[in-house]
Order: sequence, then structure tokens, then C-alpha cells
Amino acid sequence: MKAESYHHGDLRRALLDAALVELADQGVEAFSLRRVARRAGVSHAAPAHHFGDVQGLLTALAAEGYQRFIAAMQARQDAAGSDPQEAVLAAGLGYVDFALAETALFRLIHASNKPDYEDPALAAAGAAAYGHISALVAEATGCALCSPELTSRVAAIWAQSHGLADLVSNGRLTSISSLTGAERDRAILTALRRVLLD
Amino acid sequence: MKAESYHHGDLRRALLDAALVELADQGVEAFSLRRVARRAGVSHAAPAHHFGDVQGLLTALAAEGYQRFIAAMQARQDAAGSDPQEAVLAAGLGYVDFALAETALFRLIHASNKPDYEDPALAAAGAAAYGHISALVAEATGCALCSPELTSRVAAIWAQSHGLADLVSNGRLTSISSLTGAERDRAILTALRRVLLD
DNA sequence: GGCCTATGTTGACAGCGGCAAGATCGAAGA
DNA sequence: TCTTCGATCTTGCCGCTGTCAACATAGGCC
Repeated sequence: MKAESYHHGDLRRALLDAALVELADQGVEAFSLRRVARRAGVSHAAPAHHFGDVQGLLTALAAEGYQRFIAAMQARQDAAGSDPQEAVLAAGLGYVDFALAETALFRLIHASNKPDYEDPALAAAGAAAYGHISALVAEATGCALCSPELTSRVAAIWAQSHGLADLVSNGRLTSISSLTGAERDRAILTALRRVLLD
Repeated sequence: MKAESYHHGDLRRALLDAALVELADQGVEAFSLRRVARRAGVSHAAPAHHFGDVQGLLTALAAEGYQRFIAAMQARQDAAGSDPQEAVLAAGLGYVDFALAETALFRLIHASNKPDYEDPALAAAGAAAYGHISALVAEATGCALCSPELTSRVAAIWAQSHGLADLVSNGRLTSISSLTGAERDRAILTALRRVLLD
């Protein structure tokens, strides 16, 4: 992990970190691979050896994004009680947390076609996120796994969480995005609770 | 409206039309101003005289997008009965219709920061969309206009419609996006009905 | 010790958005 | 009717981008 040598040591990791900063700074739409390389202190063509092209880098970044996304939901669940229905609501709060804290990453995952979603690692990461929510809803509703009833309920909960996260992080729902902290949490919980759970 | 003359006649309109095609073809992220100009059969610098820069063009396009968006909701409402609650559900269906039929335009409006949302025309178009839904929910719930109760309910309905539209148009909710026609409508309605209206 | 491959660099290319300077046209006023 | 003037459109340039090919370096394996 030498700092100044010709070979970097862990350039792949360094590029991913730089890309996260670039993404937060510039957003998905203005993302520049050359700027990422500059941030990492490396020539503009170096990333190609690790990610192929810009799509490769964004695909890897999206896979990491899904992990952070799940972690954000899990963090709220850990803070909440063990009641299954509370867990669903907590996950919804975490969903919105993630959209607000890492908006660009959220958009990369949910509103961009730059990543390659056929990529196995990315597909797996996405499936893990779906599985996470699905399991929560299954517990809260008592629906059998893979039952039509469950998928229908998951769709409703997911859509509500996602809609809130997207609208609030974009500033489209000013009635909520103008709030902060506990007040915002309360407003989001109110909306989440409007979705029938049982 | 001469076709082959040096001066186009209505290049502004022609550019907007070409931009709609470009948007549908390439998506927001790969949108190219020069390609729009080529589509319109005009030099690459011509659009600048009508829209300033690419942001200007996309801003104008987004404003038109909002009108189409409202029209899509209205179309479903017209097909539905006059019951206020049915109207809300119909608008939700129209919301999803729009996201599926004009995905790129939907993304331009809801998940892009390329347009300038400070632009008065665009801000007005966006406010009109909010007002449209808000009025529907007010009628369906009997809440007073501008009451906190109403804004809270609007948030819930809006989020559900938006979440469904976004997830389905992105193919994230395969359980719904794999359906078509009446089957899909039914699945969406089921999810929409899970949001409490009264 | 000597090669070999992974990992870097440099330089080129076309396409992009934006700007400046020139060409063309339509219309308004002398 | 003629002329001038401003709006509209073109051409050409700039720096930026992503990608590719050719070359440099270094660490590991025989």
C-alpha cells in the first residue's frame, strides 16, 4: 500500500472512493471518469484497467450503493423495537434516510441506466435489497414467502417508501422536505402508516 | 412555414419535437444537443438562438412534460366515473401510464437536475401538477384546502403513485412491470387501494 | 537472473457544449 | 423602392469528455 510508487497498491479501492466523492459532488448526470482519475491522483486511462469503462465503474459503485442502502434500513431497524410492523416502518425511514444522505447514490441505483444491471454482482446486490424488504413484510403480515399476497403487499410498501424517498430527496414534496430531524421522521411515519399492513 | 429556406419558420417548435424524439431514443443521460439539431436538419449552434443552452431546451421540454403528465392523469379520470375516490385512483393509473409511455420524459421531470427548476414557466407547470392531485385528494377526503391534514394525505397518495410509477417504469418491481394491459391496471389499483383514503 | 503479465502513462481520436464571427434573410423605415 | 437593421442560422474554434492503442514500469514466477 505504498503511496508514491508507480504501482498504487489498491487503486481499485481508491478509484471507488474517489468515484463516490465525484458522485456526491457532481451527481450522476455530470459524472466524469477523468475527474475521478484526477481525484485519485492517477492518469485518465488508469481506471480502464480496473473497470473497463465508465459503465464498469458505475456498475461497481451501484453494487456498493445497494449495500449502503440495505445498511441504512438496517440501522433504523436496529434502533426500533422487535415488533415486525415497527420493523417495516423503520426500514421505510431508513429508505428515506439513504435517499437524503446519499442522494446521488440513490439516483444511481434507482433512476439511472448508466450501470449495467445485467452484471451478476449488481443484480445480486439488487436482489438482496428486494429480499430484505420482502422478508420484513412477510414477517409483519404473516404472508407465506413467494405468495401472490406477499408480492402484492411488498409492492405497496416498497412503492410508498420509494415514492417518499424519491420525492423528498428531490424536494418535490416541500411539505416534508422542508422539515428536519424528528419532525420529518414523524411526517414520514404518518405517510408510511397510511399503507395498510394487515 | 417554408421548408427549405435559410430561415426555418418555426424552428423552436421543430427543435422541441426533435428533442422529444432524442429524449425517447437516448434517455436524459445521453441526451445530445447536437444530435437534436441534426434531427431538425439544422446546424449545431442553431438551438442556442432559441433556448440559450442545453439546459434551456431541457427546461422547456420539462414544462411540456408536466402538461403531458397532467393530461395522462386526466385521460384516466375522464374514463373513470365521477366518484371522487375513483378519480384519485384513476389519476394514479394515469401517473403510471405516463411513466411507462414516456419514461424518459418522466425521468426528466422527476429524476434529473438538468432542467432549471427556478424557471418560472417550469415552476408553474410543476405547481399545476401538484395542484391537480391536491384538488383530487381534497374532494375525495373532504379535507379543507391547505389544511395540514390534506397535505399529509396528498403526500401519501402522491408517494404511492410516484413510487409505483418509478419502480414499474424502471423494471424494479418485476411482479408488476411484467404484466400488461388490464392485468397490470388491476395490480396497480390493488396497490393504490392499500393507501387509506378516509 | 530473466522474462511476463498486471498495472500504470502518454498521446491520439471523435463527439460534446458553448462561444465568436460571419452569412442570410425579412421587415421596418426613409 | 431602396436601404438598413436586427433576428436567425452557419461555420469554425475551444476545452472537455470517454475510449483506444502504444509504450513504460514493476513485482512475481520460472
